[in-house]
Amino acid sequence: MSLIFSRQCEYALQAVLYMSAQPGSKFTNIIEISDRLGIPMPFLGKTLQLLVQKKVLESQKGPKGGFRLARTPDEIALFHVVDAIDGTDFLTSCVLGFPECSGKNPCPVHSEWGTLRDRVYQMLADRTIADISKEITGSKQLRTKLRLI
Amino acid sequence: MSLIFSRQCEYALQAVLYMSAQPGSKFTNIIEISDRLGIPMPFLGKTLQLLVQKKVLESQKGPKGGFRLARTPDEIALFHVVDAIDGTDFLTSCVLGFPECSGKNPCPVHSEWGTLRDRVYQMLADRTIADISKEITGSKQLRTKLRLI
DNA sequence: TAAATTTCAGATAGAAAGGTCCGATATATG
DNA sequence: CATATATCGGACCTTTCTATCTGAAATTTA
Repeated sequence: MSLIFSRQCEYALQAVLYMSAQPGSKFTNIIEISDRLGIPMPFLGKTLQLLVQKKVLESQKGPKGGFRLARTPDEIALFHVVDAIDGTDFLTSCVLGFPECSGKNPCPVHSEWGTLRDRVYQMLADRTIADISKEITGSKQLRTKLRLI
Repeated sequence: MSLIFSRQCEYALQAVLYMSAQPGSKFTNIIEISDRLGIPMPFLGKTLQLLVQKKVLESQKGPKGGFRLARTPDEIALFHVVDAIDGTDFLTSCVLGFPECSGKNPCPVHSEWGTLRDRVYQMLADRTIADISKEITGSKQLRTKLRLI
C-alpha cells in the first residue's frame, strides 16, 4: 500500500478539524469525537495526547474536560498537525528511497518530485484551521462529513 | 512516519532502474542487484517475482538466468512499477482519510490535493524507463548512485 | 547426464503500526 | 468531602510490513 500520511495522522487531522467546528473555547471529549468520526477511542486518546505534548492542543481532565486547540485557529496550520504526528521526513527523503539523494547528487526524479513536494508543503502550511473552519461552517456538505449538527 | 511509496516499492523502482542500465537483453541476477543496491536479497527476490507476475519483468532460472525487462524500456513507465507493487489507491483515496470523500462530497482540501495528485500521476506515467535510462548513462553521478561501473 | 546455478513457492520470524485495556491522576459538581 | 468524569501512562495484543530460511524446479554448462 502507498499513502501520504499515516492513519494516526489522518485521525489527528480529522479530530482537529472537528474540534475547530466546535463553539469557542469549549473542551470536547474523545468519546464524542471518536463516536462522530468513527475512530477507535483509545487510539484517538493516544493520538490527541501526542498533539497536547506538541502544544497543538490542550487538555483538561475530569467532568467538562476534554481537548481543545492550544492556540487560535489562525495560528494552527494543517502542517503543524502533520509535523506533530508524522514528522517532516517526507519533505526531504527521496521518493525512490536512495539514501544519498540530494541536490548535489540527485536521483532521476529528484527535481520533478522536489517541486511537487514544495507544493504539498505550501498547501499544508498555508491552510490554517481558521479558514478551513470557516469553509466547514459555510458548507452543509462539510458539516455532514464531520458529523456536525 | 509518512511516506509516499512502501519500502518494497522503492526497492522495485531502484532494481528496475538498475536493470535498465544493463546492456541489451541480458538477465541480471538478484545477487548482483541486492549487492550493488544494498537491498536484502530474499526480499528483493520476492519483490521481483511480483514484477514478473505483473508482466513488468521476465525471469529465467539457472546459470545465466535472472531478471530483465519484459518490454522495451520505452513501454515501461515508473507508474507500471508502482502499480504492480503498491497499487493505485493513493490516486483516489482522501488525504485526510475521509472514506466518503469524493467530487460530490469533497473534504476541505479535496481540490488542492486533487491537482497535486494528478501531477504525481503525470510524473510517474510520463517518465519511462527508457528516458531515465538515457539520463543515467549520460550522468556519472547517476551511474555512481546506481553503483554502475 | 551430472553438477552448478538461479528463480520459485511456502513457511516462518522480526519489526513497526494500529489498536486495546487498566489503573492512576486530576477536576468539576453535588 | 465524596463521587463521577475525563485524561494520562504504561503494558499488552493484533495486524501488516519487512525480512529470512528451506527445499523444489528449471536451465546452462561441462
